[in-house]
Amino acid sequence: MSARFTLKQLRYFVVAGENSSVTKAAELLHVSQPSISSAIQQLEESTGLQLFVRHHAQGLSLTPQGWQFFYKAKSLLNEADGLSQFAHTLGTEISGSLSLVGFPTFTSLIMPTVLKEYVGKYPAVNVECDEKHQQEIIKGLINGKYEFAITYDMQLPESIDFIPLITLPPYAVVSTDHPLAGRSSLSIHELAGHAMVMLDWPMSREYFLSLFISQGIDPNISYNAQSLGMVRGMVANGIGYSLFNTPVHSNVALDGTKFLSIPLEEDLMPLTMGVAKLAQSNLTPAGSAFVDELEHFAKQILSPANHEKLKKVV
Amino acid sequence: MSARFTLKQLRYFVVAGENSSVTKAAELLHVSQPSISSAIQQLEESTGLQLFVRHHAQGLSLTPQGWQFFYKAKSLLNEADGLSQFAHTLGTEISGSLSLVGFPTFTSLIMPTVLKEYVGKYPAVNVECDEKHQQEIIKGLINGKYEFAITYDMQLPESIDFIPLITLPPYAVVSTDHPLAGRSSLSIHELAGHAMVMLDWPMSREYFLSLFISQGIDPNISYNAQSLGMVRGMVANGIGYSLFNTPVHSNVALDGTKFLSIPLEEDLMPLTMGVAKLAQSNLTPAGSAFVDELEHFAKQILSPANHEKLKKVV
DNA sequence: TACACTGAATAAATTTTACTGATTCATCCT
DNA sequence: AGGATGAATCAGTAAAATTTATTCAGTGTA
Repeated sequence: MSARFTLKQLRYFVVAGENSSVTKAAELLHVSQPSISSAIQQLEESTGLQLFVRHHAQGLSLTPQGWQFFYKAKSLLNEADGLSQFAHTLGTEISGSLSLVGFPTFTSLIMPTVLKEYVGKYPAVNVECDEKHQQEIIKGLINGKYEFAITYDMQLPESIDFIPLITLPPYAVVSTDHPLAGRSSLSIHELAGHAMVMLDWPMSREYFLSLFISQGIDPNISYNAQSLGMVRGMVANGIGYSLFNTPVHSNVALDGTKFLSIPLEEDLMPLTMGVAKLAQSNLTPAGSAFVDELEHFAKQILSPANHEKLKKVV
Repeated sequence: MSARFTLKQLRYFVVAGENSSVTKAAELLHVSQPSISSAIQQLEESTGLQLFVRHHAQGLSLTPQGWQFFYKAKSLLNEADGLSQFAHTLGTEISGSLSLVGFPTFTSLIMPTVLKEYVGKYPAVNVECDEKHQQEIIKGLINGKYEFAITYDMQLPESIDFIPLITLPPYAVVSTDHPLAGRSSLSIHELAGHAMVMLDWPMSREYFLSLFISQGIDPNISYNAQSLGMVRGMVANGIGYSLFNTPVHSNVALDGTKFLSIPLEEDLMPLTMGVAKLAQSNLTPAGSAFVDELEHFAKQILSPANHEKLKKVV
């Protein structure tokens, strides 16, 4: 069941009611007097109510039922204006809600920092952030669940734009008592001989494998881990080495055991992290501001001052 | 600032959004596909938002901002339907609010009884009842403040219809120690010689004076009282007799002193109490039901069984 | 009582808007 | 590649909204 009247009719009616005059309403609304007249008649027709009593030569006045309808009509008009306002705000101001998604490895790494900064600057925005794997991210972008994603530039279809933020080369992690533990750098060829713990995630697996393939070798996978925490635990406990990509700020596994990060000697394909969004869709002001924040964050991380810090961590 | 969109555009948009399809929406709404298409474009134009992402050959989906607008648009449509529903209910069911007014003398006399019956039968109606003098009653009817009035058929303009309910002849009231106290009936000519307490209300004063004038005599007014309570007190304390018109169920003044009611011998012009409403305006179902209740009440009062009771009181 | 005035309703003409059917266009799916 | 899908576009038409001019019922004043 849908409403049989239009917002315009309601507006004409309300102004006429407020002024007890069709002519006055016509002036205020910059339309002709018959326009108001007919809008009121149509409303009376569609509601089945007698809204006005006509006083010849001295305007008209609302009937008791007219008054009841009047107040509710006015309130509906207010809400319509509110929606109009909301749309305008959404398109011009940093407010509303912002729905994001990130690839798990570094969402939990960078979001806390960036989010804290962002909500401090723009408290009017309600940010929601999911962690999903690449396929889910792409789906979410396409069906409009997320405004943009923070992820790697891999497997993205044509329809998705990618704005690079930071490029991350792979590096090895080993336990403190691993045979290669003392080394300040490693060749991937050396690693291939040892047992490896593989992060068994859709995109990650393919990427790390491709690093070996690019060198014409195969890794010796001893364990397929389903989570980052498992990889860290397995590595720290000496089950095997692993390859990481995202800077890790703590070299301690969940069970307290430690592991070491060692750079690789070869110039292996790095992964580029950045912002992915639908090519067709424009960012909201809120989304745009968030991307700015991310770019600022990336620049900071890549500054000379932080370069050392980053290296040390890696 | 007024909304730049129409309810129809919102409806088309919402259905398209719910189905992620313009074509599907067109089918559901029984309009052509281009109608939906253009409504969406107009909405995007007027809000300045990109509401949908178009997927070639596989429909479209809402953008994150589209979703935000969607929920609010849907809620506005619900409220519009609610208003539509409300108007329909107001015109067909006994509900909503009912605003009445009555002439003071008997509003407090009959309303408690009738109102109790009415709210018991129709709890969905919110009844408000004022007490006003005739001029205010007429104004209130004309400007739509009251749906109808319970008053006398006096000074009513052409534009107001009157439905008679009960006809009330005047009678005298005197203190228990008044010279005329023992009498079972009186002539108005006898009264004219004594001091009279006049209820100094706009319409009442003119009516009671007219009774004397119709007999070619003048009353001897010793006091002009501004309220019914004062009249009763003055009469009971012997300041003078007075004339009443409405049946009084208690012959005790506020200060505890008593007075007597005595019928008049002449056939003086009675006042007719009834329902007054604007000729042009129709009663709501709620108002109509109230008038029915009043008519029922009047019939009951005039029934043979209650006739004696009424007489005794008068 | 007449006569100008007020203000809503009506009529007719016009412009504006909404809607449709046919077509195009870009993309997906075999 | 080729058929299918589904939104956008276009041109024509139907339907509304709006306007100017007029009518009509009543008010208020001389």
